[in-house]
Amino acid sequence: MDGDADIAAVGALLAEPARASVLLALADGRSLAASMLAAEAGVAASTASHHLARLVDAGLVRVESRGRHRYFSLAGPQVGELIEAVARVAPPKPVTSLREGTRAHAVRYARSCYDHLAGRLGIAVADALCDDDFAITAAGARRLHAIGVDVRTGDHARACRDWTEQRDHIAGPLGTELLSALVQHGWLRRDARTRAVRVTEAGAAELPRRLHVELP
Amino acid sequence: MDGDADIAAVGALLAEPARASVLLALADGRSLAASMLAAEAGVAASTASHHLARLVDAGLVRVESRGRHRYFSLAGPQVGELIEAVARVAPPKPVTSLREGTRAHAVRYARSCYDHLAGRLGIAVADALCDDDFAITAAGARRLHAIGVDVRTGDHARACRDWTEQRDHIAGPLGTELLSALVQHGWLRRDARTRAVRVTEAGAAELPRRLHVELP
DNA sequence: CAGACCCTTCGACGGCGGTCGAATCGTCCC
DNA sequence: GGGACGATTCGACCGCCGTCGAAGGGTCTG
Repeated sequence: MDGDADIAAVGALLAEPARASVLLALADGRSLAASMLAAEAGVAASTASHHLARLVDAGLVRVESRGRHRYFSLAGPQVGELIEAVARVAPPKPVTSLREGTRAHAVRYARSCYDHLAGRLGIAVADALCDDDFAITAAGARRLHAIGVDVRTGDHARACRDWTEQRDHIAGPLGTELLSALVQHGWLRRDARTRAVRVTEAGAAELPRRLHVELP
Repeated sequence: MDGDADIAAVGALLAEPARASVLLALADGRSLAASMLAAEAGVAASTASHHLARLVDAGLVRVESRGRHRYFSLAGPQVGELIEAVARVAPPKPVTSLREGTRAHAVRYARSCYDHLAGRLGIAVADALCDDDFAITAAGARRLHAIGVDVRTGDHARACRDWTEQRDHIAGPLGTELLSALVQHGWLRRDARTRAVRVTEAGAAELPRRLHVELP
């Protein structure tokens, strides 16, 4: 067997409530700053920093410096699966209800990340509007104008990595404006309680037609 | 999300090397006595007892009293999957090789448990020879005699529960004698390094014919 | 260039939990 | 029934790790 796997080390990482909170906060694929995670876990910034360093050391969490912020996210799908496996065992209520299953699926399909669009849908939108350097294409800018989003050809969209898909999606101010526009047109609807985003019937028709988005 | 899952509690369970060793020892579905697990973990019997009580309390491990022994096993497939998920993250070597995959499959199909037969094959053998009360049927006793195993009709075989299949298989002295007889006839072959058991070509032909075992 | 902000490092404090040996209870074997 | 054996409970000791505040680098803003 694989008796050489140091499973206790991973357990110790999960054992501390503060670290567990951090991992749960990141479990849906978000990329959060250290101060956010400190607040989420209810500990001082120094404590959170200490924990985050350990999680990064262990390879469970990835960190990316962006200006004076440092954004943390899960290191890969395996880590997400780990958390799911733990959560499935954690409560005495072993029933992973069907509703939760579909909800998790919805979250994986499309979700908001801060205030922009992520998940497979977010990537599809980025593919439709940006070139390989994440600059807005001429056609993309034209189509965005048509739906009321002001952007110039060649502008570089801020990229935000999505660990569930290992791809980038559009973040930053443009991402914010884009998501709110799509919601305003009635093409997307944000779930009130989770970060899931659903494509409406109108959206299923208009997103491919108006923005050339290939719905996944 | 399911933010109410106490993932830290599960982590604390895995965090202690002694408990981790116990879980790894049970990971292949075996049912082991407390003293065995104490030796496996390298701690005193009292310490092991303490840990096992906690694991049972948390619902990760199931215990079954049999005489003056108490046999521990994983509480269900979910726990096995948990351990697999943790082990997958634990080492920096993330490659779950194909070889391990097939080996795990072999172990699930048929394996030895102490010195008797377990896994799906073990259950198939039990089905062929025992009635619902785990007593040897007349036909079963006749066929066992024919291959040199001495047993009387109506004798109760000792049952041993298999968490991967949620069924019982034949343990005890009869289980021991049976496995060694099957190996001696060249119908089964035990892997030297793991607990996997393989059905030989002769076994594939003779087990159904001589013992009326329906090979799974 | 000064100030605010984000994050990390450092040192000291405090508490929880693992560990063992001895004693006890229950079961099996002669 | 006596003795051996397996397992658990109890009490005491010890060590590790999370926690915080203060201080120090690094970065953006006016």
